[in-house]
Amino acid sequence: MNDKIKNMEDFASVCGISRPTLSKYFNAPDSVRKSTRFKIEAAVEKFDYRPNIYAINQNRRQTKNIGLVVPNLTDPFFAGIARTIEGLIIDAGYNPLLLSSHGGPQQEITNLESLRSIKPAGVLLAPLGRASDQRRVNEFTREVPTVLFDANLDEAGEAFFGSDNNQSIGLIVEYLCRTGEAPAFFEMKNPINPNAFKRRTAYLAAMEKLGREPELIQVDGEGWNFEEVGFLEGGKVISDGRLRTNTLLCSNDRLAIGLLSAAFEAGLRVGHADGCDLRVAGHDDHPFSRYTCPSLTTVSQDYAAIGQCSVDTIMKIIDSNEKSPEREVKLFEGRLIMRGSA
Amino acid sequence: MNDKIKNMEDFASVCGISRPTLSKYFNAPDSVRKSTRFKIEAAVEKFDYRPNIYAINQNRRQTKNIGLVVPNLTDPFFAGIARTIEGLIIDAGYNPLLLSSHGGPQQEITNLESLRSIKPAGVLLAPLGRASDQRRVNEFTREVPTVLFDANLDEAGEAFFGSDNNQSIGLIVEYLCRTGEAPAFFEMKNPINPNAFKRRTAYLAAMEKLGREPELIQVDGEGWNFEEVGFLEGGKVISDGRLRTNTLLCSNDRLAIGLLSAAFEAGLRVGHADGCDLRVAGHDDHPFSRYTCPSLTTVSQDYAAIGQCSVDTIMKIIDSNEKSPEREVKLFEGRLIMRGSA
DNA sequence: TATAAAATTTTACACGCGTAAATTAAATAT
DNA sequence: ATATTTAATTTACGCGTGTAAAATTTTATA
Repeated sequence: MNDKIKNMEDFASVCGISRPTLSKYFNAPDSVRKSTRFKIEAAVEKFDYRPNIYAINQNRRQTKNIGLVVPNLTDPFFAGIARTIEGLIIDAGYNPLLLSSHGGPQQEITNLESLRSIKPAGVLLAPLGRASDQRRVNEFTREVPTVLFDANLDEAGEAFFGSDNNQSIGLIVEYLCRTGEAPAFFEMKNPINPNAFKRRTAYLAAMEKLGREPELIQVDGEGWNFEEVGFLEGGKVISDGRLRTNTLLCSNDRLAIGLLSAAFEAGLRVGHADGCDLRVAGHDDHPFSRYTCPSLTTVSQDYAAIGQCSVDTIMKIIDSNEKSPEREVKLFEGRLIMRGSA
Repeated sequence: MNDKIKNMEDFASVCGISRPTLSKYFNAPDSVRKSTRFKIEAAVEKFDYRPNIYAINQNRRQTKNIGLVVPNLTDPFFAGIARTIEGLIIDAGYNPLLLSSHGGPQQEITNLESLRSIKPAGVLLAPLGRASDQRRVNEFTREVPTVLFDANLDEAGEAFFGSDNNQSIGLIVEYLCRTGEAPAFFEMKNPINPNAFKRRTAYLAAMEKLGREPELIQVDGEGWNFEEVGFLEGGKVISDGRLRTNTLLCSNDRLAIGLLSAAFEAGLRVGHADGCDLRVAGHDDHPFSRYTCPSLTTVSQDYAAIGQCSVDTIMKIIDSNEKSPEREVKLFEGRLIMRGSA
């Protein structure tokens, strides 16, 4: 007993159970007789044995790994989503591997490459969007069962789940128009994210539907430093007196956070109360939007549903072991979060 | 050539090079003759072959994996650190595995357990702190070479690297005293983080050194929702008129962010300019502290150095293949970041 | 109790690579 | 050109598991 147990063979001896049965147990504890399961579990506890994961994965037809790639973990919005989805993957009996693309297409491909060598059963990918190396992402999704979420890429992956920007932007545009001046749309000129394009279009459509004159405020700025862009370019917009309305709808909360900061420094009073100079609204219900000054009116995405749907779908694909004939797309509705800023 | 290459054996044939030599190449490309290296690289490119990672790791004495555990990835502060350290690990030729404890001691242990089964060459651990299951963390560090960073645990791991809270708090206390009223210290009554205790002590020491009367404002609140605690409890402190000074030094930026929000809603003007009601300072230089209203005066931790030192040390331990006789501890100095709030 | 069904054991092979020792070939130095 | 060093090859074994087929035992059913 004092000689160390090095493998399942050794464990089988001290355990009094054959190795194939042990193997069966470790792959599905309920597939063995209850009495033997108890015997095994007692021995596992006693000898602190656990199978070698590398030997397991070398011989399994499929690993139990699920890749989870997000565009930028530094963004608490994605960190939150990642956490949610991680939990769902674990609940499904799989092992999540979280990777962040750090806003770079090269890193995104590197992540997919490194996932490939891990031979995941499936991958959940929130791509960078416009910046993504579409060709290579597509190439990957042809080799590995992949579900896209958050941002869509043309024909990549088995399915896509995201937010219905049309609905969500429509919601907040309607709210803003109903409660004050019609909003101008504050965004980056060349957004990296496909959702940004959809939101722009949705804004234009919503304004037209309400019979209002749309106004796009498209500012310079590259990359993922949205707060900085919102702050610097928002500051310019304010100081230039370029505003023709007192209401700004930002393409996302992080731009709004920067803009709020710029407005504050410019001495503008933001909010919907009497005497305020400016109303600002965002999109996403970023974790910090509750604590901006004033707190940010925004629209939240239903990430519980998006995450659940993404995980369910990748599981279905894994279980059925076949590519579905057509690419599934489902969009979820957003919810208006009314706070102080608009 | 159209028959698929399934393993290194197959690859050796099409490549015209023996399998042991290939194995040598993949483990150290420069250990083979340059001419054969080129031949191999050309073939790798042509046949898109890559060795099976599971077979590799099963047979290597050591994997090239390094575990990286942070207390909470949802906090952009830790997300940023994680990203930095990930890069350093990759530069060192290793493969980082990022895990978040999500603020929970159970998850922290789960993370260590799952790392254990991956047989990492080493682990970099930023523990939860007070909440950590010290016994089991210690147990882990005895089995796997581990370097702690950010938060120290008694005698756990081969080394610890973090910030010199004494220096950093001393710095900002001195600044605040020099430029206005002496600060009260705003913190949680029962902080989960050992740094919080050190900062409290450092505050008391710094105040005494300057001959000022210290004042601790210790509020209720559990868990990692610091902004919420700062907002709710800070709001109470403000509305109760409990403030005997116009200057608050928060134990960390996230508390300060919540407090700023509460001050804003209470109609207080925060800043160091004439006519302001309150000065607020934080600690950590949180990514969002630049965009609070007003922007947050704080002290930044030298995470480039802490990360570099942690990685260097774990590499040294891995290379030397022996536990160092004594536990190394090194603290890095913080830098004052002067902004609008104080 | 006999029988059928289910679970377990035995036996045997496969997976894809690391690694060591002995041998052979190639590059470099003399 | 020869001796020496260095690199590559051959041969062979080991790593710790999955998995299949046949034989056996145990459990459930009639």
